[in-house]
Amino acid sequence: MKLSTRGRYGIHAMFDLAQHGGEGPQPIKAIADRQDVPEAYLEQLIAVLRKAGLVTSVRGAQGGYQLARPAGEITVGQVLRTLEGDLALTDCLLEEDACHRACKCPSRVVWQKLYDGINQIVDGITLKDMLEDQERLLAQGE
Amino acid sequence: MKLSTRGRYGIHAMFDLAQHGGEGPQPIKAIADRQDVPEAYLEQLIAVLRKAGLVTSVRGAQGGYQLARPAGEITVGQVLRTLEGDLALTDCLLEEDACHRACKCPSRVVWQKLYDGINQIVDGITLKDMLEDQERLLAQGE
DNA sequence: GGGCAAACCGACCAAAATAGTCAACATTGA
DNA sequence: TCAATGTTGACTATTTTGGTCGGTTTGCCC
Repeated sequence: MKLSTRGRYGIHAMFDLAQHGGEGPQPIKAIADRQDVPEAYLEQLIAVLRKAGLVTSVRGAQGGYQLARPAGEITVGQVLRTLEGDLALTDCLLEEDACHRACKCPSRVVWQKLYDGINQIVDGITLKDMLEDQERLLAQGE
Repeated sequence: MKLSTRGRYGIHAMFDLAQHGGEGPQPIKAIADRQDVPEAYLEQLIAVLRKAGLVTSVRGAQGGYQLARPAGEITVGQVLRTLEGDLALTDCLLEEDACHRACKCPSRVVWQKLYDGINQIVDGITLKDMLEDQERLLAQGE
């Protein structure tokens, strides 16, 4: 029950873009170096984020990527769902009749509670919130 | 980011034992049949639950398994953590310095919030709660 | 006290998901 | 034009998952 690297790297990359907000398009290589993610792999992930409309790209020399919207309007939930798929911990919640038992089992109630809780948390955190966390952490560290 | 079958089967099995509380030890085969889980595999899982002290076994003919404590004192969280390991979505929260960045990154804050949220949910649900959910579901179905 | 039903144990295995790599091509700014 | 960058898709090694199988031990019941 671990988050895959896709989700983790994705959040790191998006946070990186938020940090370098006003500085023009950021090339993959720059993001990859700063966040310590394999460049070729990050490329894959960012392509998905672009198709989902979370980042925009600028092609050609001096090109790169930028957030498609202000950091305060992009949530962790949007990023994670884009890269990890629906955050349901079990298929029972998604597929039509994944459990042939007609899904009246009380286990389903448990999975549903988890699903709701997780989504509520990740949708409640924006990239801007993370920037503010960062400020706090830095201030604390001194 | 899915729960593995270990956790799901485990919850099903434990719920099954809760349902057959006063009826003496339940053999693996009976549980496996009722819950539609491969018998040989369930054996593995239940061995772990036994070692964790969540169920007790009776050996020999007419033997089987029982809950080690009343259903109201066993939480979904205990079962899931036993079979799935710690419910941290990322190693960053567990290992000493898993991220060489000294873990001051705001991503960690996100993972921590998820970790706390998930644990709070699963530790708040006992097998007894599930039995009651079952009652409600059955009553509703009619 | 012997047979049988069950728990118990450990090795083994196949398929799927994960985490990447790599090569080739497209686009565009300088 | 050329160099930097984005874009795409195919390929691969490793790990995790989801089991199976064979055998041993235990103890109730007849």
